[in-house]
Amino acid sequence: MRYPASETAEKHERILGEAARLFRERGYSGVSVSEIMQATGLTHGPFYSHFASKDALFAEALTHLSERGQCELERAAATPDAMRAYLAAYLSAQHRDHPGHGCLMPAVGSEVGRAGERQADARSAYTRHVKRMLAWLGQAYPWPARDTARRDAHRMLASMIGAVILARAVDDAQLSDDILRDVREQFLT
Amino acid sequence: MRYPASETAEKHERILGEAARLFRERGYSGVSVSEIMQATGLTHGPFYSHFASKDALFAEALTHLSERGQCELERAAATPDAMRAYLAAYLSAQHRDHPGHGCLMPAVGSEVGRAGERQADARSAYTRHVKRMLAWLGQAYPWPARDTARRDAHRMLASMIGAVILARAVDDAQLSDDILRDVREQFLT
DNA sequence: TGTACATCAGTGAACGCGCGTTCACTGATGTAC
DNA sequence: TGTACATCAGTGAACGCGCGTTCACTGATGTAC
Repeated sequence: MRYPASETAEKHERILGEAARLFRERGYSGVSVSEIMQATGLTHGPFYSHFASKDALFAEALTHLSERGQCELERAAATPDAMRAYLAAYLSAQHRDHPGHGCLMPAVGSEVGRAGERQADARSAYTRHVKRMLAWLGQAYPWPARDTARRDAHRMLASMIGAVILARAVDDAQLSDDILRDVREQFLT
Repeated sequence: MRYPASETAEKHERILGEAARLFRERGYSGVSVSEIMQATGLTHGPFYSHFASKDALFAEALTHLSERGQCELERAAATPDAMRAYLAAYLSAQHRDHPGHGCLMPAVGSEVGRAGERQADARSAYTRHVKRMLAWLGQAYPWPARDTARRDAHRMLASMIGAVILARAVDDAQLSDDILRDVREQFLT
């Protein structure tokens, strides 16, 4: 049956939101279209009246996440204290333990790195997000020197992503905490 | 038919080697048992007379890689120059572009982080490798201060892994090169 | 040393399963008159 | 304003496919006598 046009856009948004969460929690190939649709309370059939393919959804979900995240960052004042709070949250046990509500870069970075031709849009959405984050870090972070901010942002982002991936991967809780703490203190002291 | 016992061990080794290469190239879930067996020149049937399951193979492949890699590292003299050469190679375009012959940590880190109960052995093999690398970096790298070597090794490893994952993920060749170069120069100047 | 036989890595077809995707159909909504 | 009908997001069964895994069978190898 036909449904109110107002609901259609809202459902589209809900699919995107659930997909973004699930992809970060379990990776692109770790989540099925059926699971995503089930999470939104629908059957899997109508997926293709919202998205062209699972690959297309991946790209849209990354774009969606990136844009929503960016808005939130810009809403928060970019004071030195706010920047340091962001970094501390990024390198926290909370972020490590809840990838579904965390940063997309460590969550799907490896998979995006292996993306084939059909996932070119996802890769480009990921790249746009990386550039956005680098620009934001470069501008807003209280770097010791302004003219090396770009270089320092590259180093900081690599550290952040590597630390979160390592902290999630090892099965030694002490080591995991130590890695997060040591990288956190590298930037916050 | 029955095959010479000498060949059996050699085939086991060959399966492990191909699995280790393919898992690093395409990730654990991106490679099928059939593909691995095909790469060793066998049909997929006899896989289960060599390994209990795909999960078990994953754990063995990580252990195999870790131990072989460690031997190679220890064979090379741990002089400051050799350490710097290792780091330069790790953060090179060559390493970025050939994950199948590169480090396992950035290649399968995210997947190991999502490993379930059935992949506990793989996670523990990954953790052993991380600890081995951290111990080696902490001891052998020419740190400015000896008493902060462990902390510095944590930071360096996070940077290395994050840089390689980022460099592989972005579709902008310039940005990819820049990230590798900036992280490389952080440690080599 | 020669013979009889148990072993077991290999073969290749088959298993059930879940995947991404398609499709005939439904029926309330929105539109044309 | 009321009626007739086209629209299309939803349903749910089905598609072909490749997955991890199993299994009956093969036959040269290694062993027992």
